[in-house]
Amino acid sequence: MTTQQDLAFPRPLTFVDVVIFCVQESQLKVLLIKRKPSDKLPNQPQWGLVGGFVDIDKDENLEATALRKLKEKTNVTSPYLEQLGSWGSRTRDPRGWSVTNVYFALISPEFASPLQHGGNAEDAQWVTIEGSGVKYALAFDHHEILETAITRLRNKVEYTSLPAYLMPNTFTMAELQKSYEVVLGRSLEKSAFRTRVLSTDLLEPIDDFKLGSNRPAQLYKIKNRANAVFFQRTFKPV
Amino acid sequence: MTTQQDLAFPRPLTFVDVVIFCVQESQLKVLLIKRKPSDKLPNQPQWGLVGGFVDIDKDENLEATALRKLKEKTNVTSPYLEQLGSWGSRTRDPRGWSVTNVYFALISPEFASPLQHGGNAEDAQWVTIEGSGVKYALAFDHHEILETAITRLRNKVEYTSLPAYLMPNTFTMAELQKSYEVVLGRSLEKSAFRTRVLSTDLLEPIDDFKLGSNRPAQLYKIKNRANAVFFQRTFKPV
DNA sequence: CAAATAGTGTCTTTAAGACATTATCTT
DNA sequence: AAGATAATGTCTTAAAGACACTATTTG
Repeated sequence: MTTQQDLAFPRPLTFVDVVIFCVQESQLKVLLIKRKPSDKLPNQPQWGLVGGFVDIDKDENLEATALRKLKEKTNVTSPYLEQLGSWGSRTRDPRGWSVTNVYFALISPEFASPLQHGGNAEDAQWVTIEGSGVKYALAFDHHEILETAITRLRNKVEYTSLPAYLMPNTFTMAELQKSYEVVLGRSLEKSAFRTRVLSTDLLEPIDDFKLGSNRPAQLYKIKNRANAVFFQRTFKPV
Repeated sequence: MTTQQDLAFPRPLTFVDVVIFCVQESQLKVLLIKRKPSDKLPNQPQWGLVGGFVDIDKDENLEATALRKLKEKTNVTSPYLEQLGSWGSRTRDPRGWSVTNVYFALISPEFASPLQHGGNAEDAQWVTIEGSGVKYALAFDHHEILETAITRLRNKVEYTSLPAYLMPNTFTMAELQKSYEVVLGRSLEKSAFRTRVLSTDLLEPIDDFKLGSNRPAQLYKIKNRANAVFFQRTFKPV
């Protein structure tokens, strides 16, 4: 494993891709990039995930590459970021044996700076998730990766506080519940939701209310953005 | 992302490592390799995970590399195999920027052919897990990887049928429960365990019993080795 | 029969589901 | 007061925990 022969092994191409989710207008969306057609990749669909090569001079580790890519596209610097896995094969990219290390990020669209359109050679866009994918064909194996990310997200939302990372700084209980419902694609029971969320150490009520033409709603913030909370059961037994 | 410049980017070294678990003598064990000291890696601990370079000629994809490595060391060809994630950084391997794509495998020791000792330049050994690691110092970041694997395994065992993959072809309910208990490091309540396991589609009783100086125990086999079963709750709410 | 482990039954506890009821604001 | 949504309460249900009890073998 450590001979000169080994180090001379041909090395696969190494990428990092980031599946960036947000909830906007009651829809789960993913940030996709539309690239200009290229000589090297003539037959690839133009839409794809945010990503690129690891820059071994700039990037200390894989997560740094993911954060760099996220910052470039959204200007968000401290998202919820979790590794999804890696995909590597001889055929996934026509340029040769390649591996992509995939992260998924949850952000509040309020924190993302307006996405640049045109100008660049790239066009970034929030695209609505429909079922287990999007309406566009995606380059490489990005559709499979996106599907895995959606599945992972939906699974974890059943028993964690992940949707809290999709929220702005302060929000009401009903707004948080709505985020859960958007991701899960089904409605949840109000009082059970409330009891469960409040029984954990996730939220802190702040000294403010959201007003409207009805009873004011308590506003909350996340107690500790660094730690997701795990519940002991899923929301709905099958 | 597709220019000649990009393809010329320096490429990290690409490895695959496999954390292979089994339960033997009521202990959770991991397969480790002891390598001969090397000129290239003079200061590394000699014990490490099973792994090696991706061979882009032999291996179709990352999972193929993992299976090849597993086969080389255990002769097992159809384990439970799940990707754990990838670790990549400038410093994790002194030979340069590197990425390892890590899988974890669960096997029954009955299926593994006797491990070769000496003979080769390597010495493979089942090492008992104590707490969140092993008693040996491990090379590179393998201790961190092992710890992540143990955590993932213990977490999933709370709500899946994974320990079934640690069993031989047929086994009793008590033996399966013992596997759960060994992995989790705590005892479970017999009747709740039974009810939960039998309420899923996991097991099939066979027409045979395990005899002893007591009431014979029904033997079971796994109905469908391809699909792990997910429970709706963890075993013990905190 | 004693010993041992397999397997079942009962009662309690925990948290979710369904759904009704009360609370508090605006217009 | 009407309308709206927030927040709470009550009763039911699902499944786990604790633990006692019965079943079936060997020696």
